[in-house]
Amino acid sequence: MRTHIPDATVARLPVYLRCLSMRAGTGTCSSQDLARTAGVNSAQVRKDLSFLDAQGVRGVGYDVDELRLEIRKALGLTHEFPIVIAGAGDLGRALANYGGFREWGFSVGAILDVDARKIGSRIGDSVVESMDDLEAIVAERNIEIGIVATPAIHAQTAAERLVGAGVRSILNFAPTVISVEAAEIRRVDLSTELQILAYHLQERSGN
Amino acid sequence: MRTHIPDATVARLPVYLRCLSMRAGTGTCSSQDLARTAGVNSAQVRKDLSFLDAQGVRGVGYDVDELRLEIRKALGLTHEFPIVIAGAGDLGRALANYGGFREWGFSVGAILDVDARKIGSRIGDSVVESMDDLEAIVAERNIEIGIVATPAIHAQTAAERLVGAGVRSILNFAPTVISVEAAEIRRVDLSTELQILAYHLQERSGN
DNA sequence: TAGATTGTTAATCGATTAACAATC
DNA sequence: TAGATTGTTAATCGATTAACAATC
Repeated sequence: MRTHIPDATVARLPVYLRCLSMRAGTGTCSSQDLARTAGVNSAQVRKDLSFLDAQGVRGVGYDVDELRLEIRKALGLTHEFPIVIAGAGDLGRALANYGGFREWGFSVGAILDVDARKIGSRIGDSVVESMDDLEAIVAERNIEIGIVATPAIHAQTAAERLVGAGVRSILNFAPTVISVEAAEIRRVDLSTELQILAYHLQERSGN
Repeated sequence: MRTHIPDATVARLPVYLRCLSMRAGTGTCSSQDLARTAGVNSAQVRKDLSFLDAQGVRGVGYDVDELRLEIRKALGLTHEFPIVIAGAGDLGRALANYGGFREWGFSVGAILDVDARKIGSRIGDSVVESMDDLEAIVAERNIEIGIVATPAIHAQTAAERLVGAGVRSILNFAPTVISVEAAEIRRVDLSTELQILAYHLQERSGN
């Protein structure tokens, strides 16, 4: 690595990581094995791994544990990332309760809401705090990543406040398009995914 | 349309639809307006719309309501799609409670769980039913789309049962890779998204 | 007519993959 | 040595975008 890794490759590395986790400590794994479980072409896998410092052995494959480490290093998963979740509704709670990202160094640094009845309640290992304290919390806890899980109408404002407070990357779960300067935004949207599935359903049957 | 629409375009159409919803009934909208709100290039917008039956007017732009209709037609959002949600944990509940997809013709056809304590409880407009009845429910209610929101260990089995029962498209929210023959699978994964953000954080600062 | 914007072409860019020499 | 698999090249494919004639 040490060079720029193409976006398409970056998007696949977490998938490889997940597939490799299922075989931790099992010695080696060929690009074809990995390709099969990840659902991609084996040449793709080798090409992707060529952007890393990973070393395969011809005729054998890649060392599973070493490869996992190299992918983590390439993705920058080398330290803890506390995350702030804006919104403690159903979705915010599901995200905070879901511990699956802890494995990769992410943790719930804070979960915030405007509703006084929610503030103070426990969710997983966290206690809901007031949205009023967003700026102070982000600064004090050195939070760089924010998740917007508010209702759509408040998403833009929440994103702006997060960025103003120092957050540089945002994952937007609110069903709306938001835009802020100087921060990367990724959108995760159930409706969008369903619509894409609907198109393919039609294409396969209708014609 | 009537022709194949490229994947990259299909993925953007729902975004356009969302942007256009915010301007319903406001007359016309230029490719540049739409591009700005959607966060893409205006040539991209025009190219994408050229795969549809949509008609723009030179010097003026596109009729907002007509364009919305054409995008819906192209995506096949012309009838109701009941969805089955496998798993009534935090995530399944958040998904069932979130009504945002109803606008596009999707509805919760069923939400299932194995836990006897959850079966019978209300979530939004639905009542949790037994996973045992999956096959009967899918067949009887003509469900084509399934959402896997089970714990990771049960995701593969749930997907297989869904497909066996007649589901042809699956949205997988479980943090694992699943694979089934004869069905389209799309994965939505918080960890993956966070890892991509982490990479970009590192790339922007570290260097 | 002047200004604006579409629709489309063609250039460019980036991603995928087959193929194969290198080598364990 | 024989079999397997990497690492990389080069061909191909698909997506993006600048540019501009057509035209409202």
